Amino acid sequence: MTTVISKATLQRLPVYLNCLKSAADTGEYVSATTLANRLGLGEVQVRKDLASICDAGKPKVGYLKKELIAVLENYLGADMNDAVLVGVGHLGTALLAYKGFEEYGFKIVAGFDVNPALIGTKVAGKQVFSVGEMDHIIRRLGIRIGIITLPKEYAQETADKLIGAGIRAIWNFSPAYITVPENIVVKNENMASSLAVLSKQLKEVTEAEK
Amino acid sequence: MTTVISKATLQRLPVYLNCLKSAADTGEYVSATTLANRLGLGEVQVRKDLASICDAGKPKVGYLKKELIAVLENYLGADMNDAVLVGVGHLGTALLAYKGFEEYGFKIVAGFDVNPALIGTKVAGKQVFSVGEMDHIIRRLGIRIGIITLPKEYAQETADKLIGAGIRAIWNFSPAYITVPENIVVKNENMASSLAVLSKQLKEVTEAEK
DNA sequence: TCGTATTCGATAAAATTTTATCGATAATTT
DNA sequence: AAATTATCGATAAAATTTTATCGAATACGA
Repeated sequence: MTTVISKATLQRLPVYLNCLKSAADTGEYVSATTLANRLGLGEVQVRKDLASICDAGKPKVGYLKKELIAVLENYLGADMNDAVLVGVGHLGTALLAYKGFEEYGFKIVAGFDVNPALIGTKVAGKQVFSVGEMDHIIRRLGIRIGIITLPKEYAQETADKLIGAGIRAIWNFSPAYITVPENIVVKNENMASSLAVLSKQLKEVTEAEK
Repeated sequence: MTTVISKATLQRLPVYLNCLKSAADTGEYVSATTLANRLGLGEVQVRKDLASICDAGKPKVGYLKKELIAVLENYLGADMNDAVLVGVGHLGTALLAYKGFEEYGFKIVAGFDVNPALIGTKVAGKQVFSVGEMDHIIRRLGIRIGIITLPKEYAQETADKLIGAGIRAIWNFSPAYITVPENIVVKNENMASSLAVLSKQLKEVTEAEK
C-alpha cells in the first residue's frame, strides 16, 4: 500500500513504532484498537494511518506485530540520514546522547563547538570538532542535515555556514528565525508553542470541571 | 476580538510573538505580509490568526507593533503557569536554563533529581530538590504542571507521583507513553516525529530537483 | 459446526484548517 | 486633490484531517 502520506500521519508513524517497540505485551498480534487506546487516539485514525504503509491487517486479531514494526522501520528508515550538530551545550549534549534517533534510522555523526575544552573530546560517543572544521567535514562526509543548538545570536551565521558546506535541511532549536534559500528545508523547534498548547488544554480541562 | 482559537493558531501565536520581539526592524508598524514572509507562512493565515486575538490592524501599514506584542503577551501570559521539572540531566538542565519560557509567561520554579551531587545545588538559578521532597513541595506551591525529563523506565512512576501531588498537566520528554487518569493533560514531546517530518521534506525537495 | 464478537478496510460524512477573493480603508505619490 | 498602492477584514471556496458507519473476514466459544 503506497498512498500519499499526510504530514499528520507521518508525525504519528514514529509514535506507533515507539509504542510497538516499548510495549511489554507478549502477543503476536496487535490491533489498531489496542494501539489507539494506548496512545489516546481514535481507532479509525490508527487503522487509516497504518493502512497507508501496510496492508497486513487481519480481522479479529489485528496486525502481526513483528511485521508491522519491520514495515514502520523500513518506511522511516528509508529516509535514513546522517546529521551533524552545532552547539554542544546542554541541549546539544542531550540530543547527542538521545538514543531514540537511531531507532528511526537517524544518526548524529559529529558535534561542533567553539569551546576549546570540548573540541577533541567525545560526547555520548560522538566526536566534537572545532567549528572551523565544519565545512570540510560536512563536505567530506556528504552530510545533508544540520542541527542548531546554539544561542540565537549565532543561529543565522551558523545556518549560512552549514548551507555553504552543503547542508540541505536544518533543524533549528534556537528561537531565532533563520533565513535560508528556497531549496533549503528548515524546521524550527519551538518549545513555547508546545507549551502554549499544553497550557491551553490544562485551562480547558480545569474550566470544564467547574 | 475573542473568537475560538484553534489549536493550529495557538501554536503559531508564540511564533509571532517571538518573531516580533526578535526582529531587528525599527518601524512602528508591522504588517501581516511582513510577518508571513519572515516566517514562511501565508499572509491570509497570519492575518486570520491575529484577527482572533486583536482587531487593531490598519490598512496600508498593518498592526501597531507595540500593541500587538502586548496583546500576544497578555493572551499567552494569561495562562501563566508555574511548573516543576523532574530529571536534571542534560535535557532537564537545558530546559531549566531555557530563557524563552519566561517570555511566554511560563516559569520552571524547581527541579527534582535523585543524584545526591545535584540535590541542594542550583541549576540555572533554580533549586534542585530530592525526589523525596517532590510531593510536599508541589503541594505547598500549588504547582499544576510537571515536566518529565527522565529515562523512560522512570516516566510512569514519576507521572504517578506527580499526579498524586496534585499535578494536572504533564509535559513528557521521555519516549515512554504514560497512562494517566482522564482529567490529566499529557503532552508527549517526540523528537523522532519532528525529525520524520524534516527528513520527509528534505526528501521531497531533493526529489523535486531531479 | 454454527453463532457471536472483534477487527479490518473502505466509503462517506463531518469537522477543521488553509487558501483565495473582494470591497473597504488609509497612507503615499502624482 | 485625485489616483495609486498596500493592507485589512470578511466571506467563501478548497483542501486537509478526523470521525462515523457498514459490510466482510476471521478467530473463538458454545
